[in-house]
Amino acid sequence: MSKCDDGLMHIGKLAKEAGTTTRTVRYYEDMGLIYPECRSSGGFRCYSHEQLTRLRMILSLKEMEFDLEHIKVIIDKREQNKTAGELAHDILEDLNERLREVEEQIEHYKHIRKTLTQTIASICACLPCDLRVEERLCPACQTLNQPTCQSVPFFHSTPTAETLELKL
Amino acid sequence: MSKCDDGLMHIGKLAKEAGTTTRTVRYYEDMGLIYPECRSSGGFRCYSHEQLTRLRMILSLKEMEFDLEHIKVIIDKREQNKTAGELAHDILEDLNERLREVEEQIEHYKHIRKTLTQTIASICACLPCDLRVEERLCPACQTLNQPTCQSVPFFHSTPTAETLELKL
DNA sequence: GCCCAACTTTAACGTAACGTCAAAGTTTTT
DNA sequence: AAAAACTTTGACGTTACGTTAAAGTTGGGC
Repeated sequence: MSKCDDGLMHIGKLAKEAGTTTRTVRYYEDMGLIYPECRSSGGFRCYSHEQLTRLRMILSLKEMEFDLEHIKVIIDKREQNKTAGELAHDILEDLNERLREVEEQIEHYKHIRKTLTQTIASICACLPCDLRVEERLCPACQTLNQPTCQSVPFFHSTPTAETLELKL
Repeated sequence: MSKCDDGLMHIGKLAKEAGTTTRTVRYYEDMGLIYPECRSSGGFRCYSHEQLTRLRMILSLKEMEFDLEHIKVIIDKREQNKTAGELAHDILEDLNERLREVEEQIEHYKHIRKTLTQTIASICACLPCDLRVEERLCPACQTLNQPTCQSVPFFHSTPTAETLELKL
């Protein structure tokens, strides 16, 4: 008969129910995000269903990729004795800000994708080239002024106009 | 008259020319990515223009968000005494793999964006609610079975079907 | 009551790519 | 020669845990 019979559970069950690990739960405790309802006589953490819900909230916010410090701020807002409407207003600010950040991320990766596809196209033009890389210069490319070998930073040491363009 | 008169430069200038910091250059040296041509009598690192180009290559790859270990592998391929065509073939594999990863990132953030907009819409419905959050249950929402207060994990402790849906 | 498997405890190191001091030495400028 | 500016190595801090490790606790069967 341990303390955990009256609806309480140990950390392993809590973690499994929430779909995470015991390490994560303990780390969140260190960060001040969640605490056990009590400890067993032997020192085991005991959690109620309320803690489970709280943990699920935290994990929901983590899926939106808020950092833990921000998550702490957000869930602490629930304790601020406000009406649901006021609370909703507060939290909407956080969510809208995060939405903007996520949209920036999408644009960021689209930019990288563009750079990558351009680079890939450039390098494809080098596939039929038989020159040794040590020779450092690819006369054909130079003469034709085409986006071939020397446009690719991995082949030649001297930066060209095209090389620099890749960084824009 | 220091050693760096014959076209060599110290770490500060190298970093500035490449648009990065001295700390980064030293870190890259620790990681085996770049080494100075020589040291001054007093121990200062001296770099040639070739090193600058190499650093720029590294930074180009970093803009595509390759990790440093992968960058090391890629730039080391240049020393492998191959033809430009063979080298191009090798590097295209890395770039295409990275392209796939970046596209996954884009989808990942689009998914988060969707979750966020859904959550925002839910919470907006709570704006006119005057109930105190402590009361934990919002009878109106429950009765109407609408995606209002109790669908939002930040308001009520009991997870509902809608709450769980947010995680899908 | 005893034993064993399964679980939990705290502690501590490792991760990636640098930022940020700190204290001491070097180079360059005045 | 002094001062300003730069560089050196070293080491701790960052984020969100994963991964041992050594020792203690619980729960169930006998």
